[in-house]
Amino acid sequence: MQTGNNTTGRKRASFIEQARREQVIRAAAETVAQVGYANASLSRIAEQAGISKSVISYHFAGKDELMVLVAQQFIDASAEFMFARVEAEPTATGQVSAWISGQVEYYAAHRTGFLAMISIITNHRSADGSNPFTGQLDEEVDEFARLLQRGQRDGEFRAFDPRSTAVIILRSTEALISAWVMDESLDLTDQMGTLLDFVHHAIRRENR
Amino acid sequence: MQTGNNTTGRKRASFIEQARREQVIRAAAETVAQVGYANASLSRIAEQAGISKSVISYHFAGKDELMVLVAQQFIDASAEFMFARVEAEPTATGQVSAWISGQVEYYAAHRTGFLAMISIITNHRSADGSNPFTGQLDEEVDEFARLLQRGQRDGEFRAFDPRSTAVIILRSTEALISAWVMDESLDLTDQMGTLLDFVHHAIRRENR
Amino acid sequence: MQTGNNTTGRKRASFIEQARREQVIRAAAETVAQVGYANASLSRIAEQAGISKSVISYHFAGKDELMVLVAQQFIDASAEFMFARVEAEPTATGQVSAWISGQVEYYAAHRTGFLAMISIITNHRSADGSNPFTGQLDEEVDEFARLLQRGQRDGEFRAFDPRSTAVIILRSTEALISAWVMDESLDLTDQMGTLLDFVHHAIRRENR
Amino acid sequence: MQTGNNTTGRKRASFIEQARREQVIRAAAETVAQVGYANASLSRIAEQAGISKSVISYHFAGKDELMVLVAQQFIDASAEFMFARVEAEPTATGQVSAWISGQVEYYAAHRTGFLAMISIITNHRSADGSNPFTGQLDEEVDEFARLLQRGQRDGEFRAFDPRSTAVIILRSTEALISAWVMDESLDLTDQMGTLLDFVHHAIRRENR
DNA sequence: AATGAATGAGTTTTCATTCAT
DNA sequence: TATGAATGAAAACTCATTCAT
Repeated sequence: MQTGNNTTGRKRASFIEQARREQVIRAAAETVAQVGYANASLSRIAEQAGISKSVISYHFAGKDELMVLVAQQFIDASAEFMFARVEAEPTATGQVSAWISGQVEYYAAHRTGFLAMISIITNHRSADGSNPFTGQLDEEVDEFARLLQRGQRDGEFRAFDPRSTAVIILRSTEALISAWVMDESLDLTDQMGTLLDFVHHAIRRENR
Repeated sequence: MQTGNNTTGRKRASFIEQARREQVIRAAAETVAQVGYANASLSRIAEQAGISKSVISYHFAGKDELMVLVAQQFIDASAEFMFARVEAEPTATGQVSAWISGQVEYYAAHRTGFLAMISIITNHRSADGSNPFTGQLDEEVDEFARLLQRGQRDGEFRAFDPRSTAVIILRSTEALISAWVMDESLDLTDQMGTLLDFVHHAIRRENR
Repeated sequence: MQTGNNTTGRKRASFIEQARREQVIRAAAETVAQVGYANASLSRIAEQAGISKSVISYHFAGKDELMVLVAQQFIDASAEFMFARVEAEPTATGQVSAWISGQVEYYAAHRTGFLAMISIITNHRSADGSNPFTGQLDEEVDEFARLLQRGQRDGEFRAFDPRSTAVIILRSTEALISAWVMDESLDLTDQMGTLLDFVHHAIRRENR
Repeated sequence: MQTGNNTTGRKRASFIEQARREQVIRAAAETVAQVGYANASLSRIAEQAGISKSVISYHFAGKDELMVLVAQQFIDASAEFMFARVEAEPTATGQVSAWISGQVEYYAAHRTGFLAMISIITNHRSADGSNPFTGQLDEEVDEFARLLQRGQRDGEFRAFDPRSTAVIILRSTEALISAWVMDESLDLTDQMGTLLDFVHHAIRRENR
């Protein structure tokens, strides 16, 4: 794979090439989930995938590209899943529930990817020392804040600061999954019920 | 001082010894906060402290001990600060507010330590691959859950699952600080007001 | 075409085969001229040629053969050009001028090839660690020394050691081109005039 | 060696530190002289010095610094030796001879260093792809050109372009040593005599 | 005739730790 | 008590080459 192994604008990636890339991405996610970002070396990832170290270098520009890809693919897939649910709901109240439950269900169904994504998002730095995901996370918060605002405008939600509330709700959702992920004996359905209940009590108009 | 430089059970640690250890711990916290757990090498920490690398190895059993100590000291100090506030409150409602605001205020006043603590807690693994902080975090949640239960028993809070609610509230608090820490232009007092408002709306008895 | 792709003794090398080989040789020369012998990897050469890396391995026994060929082709071509000029001159004096000016003009007209040749000649080692070009360079010097001797015999040149003088003149010529190649703002015609003048003053009989 | 291992501005380099650096520099020169710039890896240099690879990284910022140092030290030492001789001569004619013979003698007495220096100067590239020695080489040529000009002004030398003549003479000197270095059976004193004779015939005033 | 894929050997560099002083 | 020096292990990455297709 000499040319064009950049993420965007790939044309004519062979089937085998695509399969290998996905195999490596999967192995990388598993490794990061297992041993943490700091200990996820290319050696370990290669071992996890059952391939030689240099195969990774062959298919990816570098560790950087690989890590970003692992996180990005998961973020994109989970967003797609979640937005489909959100759009199906007519009211802001319903959309908030759909957002949270969509997120939770997708995360729960993809434990490894979720763990890897969290680890990468919080630890990865670009060559210049900056975090390449901050922009996206901000956008996610903005989007959710807009949803809350809509609910306020429509009289479904009470008055509160939409942006900091968005931060609170979204991080709470992640926190709940993190708790479950560490201790799978917890009943996730119950947990999510509690969260939805909690959130709706917090934001709905008082005199409903 | 080659042996027995463990944290607990130290007797007769000389003044100079203690001073050096604290200097190193401070430098380690600053380094982790700046470059992240994965990039915080002993070299960088020594450079930050303006001392030689081997000083660290001399005063600490290893990098492991140092990292754990950085996080532990911060956790202990913030807990002490916060519990003092909580104990001063008579009602569960007041204690919840005190817990949250105590946490927020301490974190906000110790930005570097907070960043380092979060980074270490989420990334550090013992030699056996386990996370040495899970136990403590669980205890913290349990303690807060007991507080919530007390509030339910006393009729201040409505019915909900105390433990998952505790997770939600505690992680929300951390999330709020994380957001502020990344963007110090936010008005922290406002943010905290929103959080307290949010939480109390979520847990208080309906017909108060 | 896995076997027998050595330079000499090829029979029935297809047209397409020959074209590919020359394309690769050109790309190799360009790469060496640009980034230097030490940094001229097959990857870079393939990239320069716009072909896949393995094409090179297919058409050449190895990097070794390719590098030798790049230099050899240039040496042969420049020698051919130069000797044609030399043979046209009747006197030793004229032949010395023709040799130098022929060399200079050919080098100047083939900047890339010249740079690559110099880089390869001075850096390339065979598998046994020896330099495969020393013999040829010696022969070149010998040939030029014979020309100088002829001039001495014919009374055109004064007495001096022909071989060391040959070394001096030939390397001076290369040095002049090297200087021009690094700084193309220099007036090459002027420079060459200086060199010819210099050489002839140095070797002609005193009482001419 | 944590801090201050930059080339310039070193203060208080310990004796052992300085000794190690010189040992490594010597080993690096030997290695480059033996196997050529392109094959002189840190592994080979360490092997040559009989030390572990990481000792080099400990004492030098990187391969780059080491290579530059090897060449620079040799250039500085040879220049010092040569200039002392040149300054002792009253006439331009004498200074030209002193320059050439000084150079030749120093190079001949330090064969390894000379070979390494030539190899590094012609091959080494800085991180940005530029050659860090071109400036110095230019200055050397300028300095020699000024000497030639002085000789012209004083009526010792005939008219010619000083700068291109300087290039010719200086590179001829190097070429002569290169030839001797490859074949030590040559009589260097004879060779040098030829060169001096050659040069003086080329530049002196006609009607002396 | 061509090449995508793979790989082991090798590159430079950083790491945490040990040890003599 | 402190540290300069040393080092083996491991890091990310590049290399020339092989091979199945």
